[in-house]
Amino acid sequence: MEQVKVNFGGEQKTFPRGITPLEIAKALNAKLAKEALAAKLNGVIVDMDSKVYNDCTLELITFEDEEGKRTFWHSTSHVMAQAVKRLFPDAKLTIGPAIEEGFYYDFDRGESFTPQDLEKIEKEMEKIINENYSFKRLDTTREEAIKKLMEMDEPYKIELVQALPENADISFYQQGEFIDLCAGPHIPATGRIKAFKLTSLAGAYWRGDEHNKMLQRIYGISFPKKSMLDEYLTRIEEAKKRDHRKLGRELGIFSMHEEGPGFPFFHPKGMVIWNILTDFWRKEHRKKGYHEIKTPIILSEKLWRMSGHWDHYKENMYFTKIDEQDFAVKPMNCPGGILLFKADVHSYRELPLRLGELGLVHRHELSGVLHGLMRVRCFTQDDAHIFMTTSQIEQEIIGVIDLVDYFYKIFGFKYHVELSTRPENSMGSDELWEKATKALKNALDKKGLPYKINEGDGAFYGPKIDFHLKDSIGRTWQCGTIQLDFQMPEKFDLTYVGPDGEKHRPVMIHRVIFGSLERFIGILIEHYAGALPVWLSPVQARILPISEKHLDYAKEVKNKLEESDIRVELDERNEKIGYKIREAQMQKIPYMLIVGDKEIADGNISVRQREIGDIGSKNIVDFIAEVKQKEENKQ
RNA sequence: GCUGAUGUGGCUCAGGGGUAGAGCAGCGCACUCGUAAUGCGCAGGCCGAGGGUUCGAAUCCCUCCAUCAGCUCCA
Repeated sequence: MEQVKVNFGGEQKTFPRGITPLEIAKALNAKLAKEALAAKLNGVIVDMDSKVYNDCTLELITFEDEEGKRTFWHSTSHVMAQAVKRLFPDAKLTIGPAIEEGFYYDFDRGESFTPQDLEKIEKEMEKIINENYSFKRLDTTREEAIKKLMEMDEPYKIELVQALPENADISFYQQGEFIDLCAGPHIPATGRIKAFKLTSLAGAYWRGDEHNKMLQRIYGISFPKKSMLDEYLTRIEEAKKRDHRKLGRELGIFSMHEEGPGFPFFHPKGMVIWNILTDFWRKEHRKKGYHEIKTPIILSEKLWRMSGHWDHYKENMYFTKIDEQDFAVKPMNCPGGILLFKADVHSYRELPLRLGELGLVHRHELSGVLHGLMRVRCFTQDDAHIFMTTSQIEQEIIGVIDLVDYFYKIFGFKYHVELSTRPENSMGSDELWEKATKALKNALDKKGLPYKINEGDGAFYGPKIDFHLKDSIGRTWQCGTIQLDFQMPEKFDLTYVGPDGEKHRPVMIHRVIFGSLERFIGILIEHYAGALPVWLSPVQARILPISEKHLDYAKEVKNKLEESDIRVELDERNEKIGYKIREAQMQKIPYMLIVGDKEIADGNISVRQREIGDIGSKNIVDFIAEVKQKEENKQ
């Protein structure tokens, strides 16, 4: 019998040709054989019952591996589809992939699923899992696939086959009576799914295009162990507690009102955070050679026609009339900044000219996308426009990349970068777009930053580099962005005088670091679960007198701290100390200062730290120094 | 905007055709207290808005609005 050499975990063994990874796994390690969900042959992921015909390196994939999870979830989506087909035979199959956490399957059905349907589907899935069908791969040709799908009456699947490239391998997978077009791989059998839950129900457009039919999407998650599902559900519960909308209300940071959908109200404590961020921003930008400007919120419609916003951004804008003339509320700060630039003649010696603006913009966002502070209809961008010569492009982009990195590191944010290229509805020549996109790419490559390319996602006037941050449940939000623009300088005929005494055309960068102050504060709240570090805390310390007798001393302490610009509150309420501590703790105040007879006697304060608890008594001067030290270090 | 769900005091939620309920928060009184909730009392709601059905609607129906999840779209 012919043999194949299999390299596994650094050891080489021989097996009969045509053996399956599952058989190899059983021969090598019974435990691993039980856990393995799929295999990799020379780096290519395959089913456990695929055949090994050639010498190869074998890896076994378990739920611990990213690919293992995806395979597991993808297989669960097939189980769900099988259950749906049993219960609702008229539902048409579309796609059912694994996602970052779990899976979904989209169905086309006359009516939508109800939460009761979900329960029924879960029950049916339970049955399918207990029936422990194995997943079988069936390779086929394009013609046969289409024929089969026509028999099955699955029009969406036919569309998918037709969209596959000429030379693509086409396969079906079958478990029990259920067959689905699928590239695989799949887990060995349905019985491997020990725990699952259908988590939500939503509409989704076919192929993600809003012009297409809306399908019914069911989301779910599954695990090879029951305990893992419980852990997952607990984690989701915990994450919900970090929701900035909940914390924002509880901590008195902001509120939203029905009277102003998408227009956040910042409360005093929210404004403290806001002002700390903007103070910090101003200081750092001064250091980096930025000048601050301010431009109006409402400007003539003519300006917006000239800038291209009228043609490319009108849907998102608000309009108004002043003295019979048409005006628009600004959705971006650039045209204002450009007018300001044009107010003077500029020499090449001034370039790069970096003009920063904390600009309030209004954008009409679709009602369904509003989300706390993360997606609003008016927000303050920490904007800046850099006017420069062509030769300064790269260094300026790198400068901004560094500034973003510097800022985000201070908050301990991990971010990922995306490069967005020319969108469909955009202006300018291909040549300039090409040039601009290349400049951004070069800068990223030079910095060695990994990035994902987002085709067609750029601004209408130029390509952009986006910096994305995650919220508490892992949704990512675009915060920083750097956009390179050759169009606006052209449209507005911007010039500077070169060393040759002639007029030249500058290039512009539009950029934000925080992105929007609103969104950034939302991210901050979720990142710290509301327990902001001392330098950002609206209230850094709260004084808690043991009883009313100690109020005078408490006030004395308060005055001293206030003299040192420490943000301090005094809890004058006639309550027990435990009660006051609990409240301060829930308000996530970093320091609780307890004063009673003892403290009065030795002129000290007892310090309780939010994270640690009672850390004993301290004199006031030392305490002030500690807070100042933390502020200094942005802790 | 689309699909689905939800909307009851400041907050969290119960009630589900026959005159609105709890806990927390608030206010008052007592207690004067040592590291995460002292006790008692009081007040607070056109049950998201507008129509309809009904002798009677928070409850059933319709239309809007807002919120939540997702889709699409974007800082």
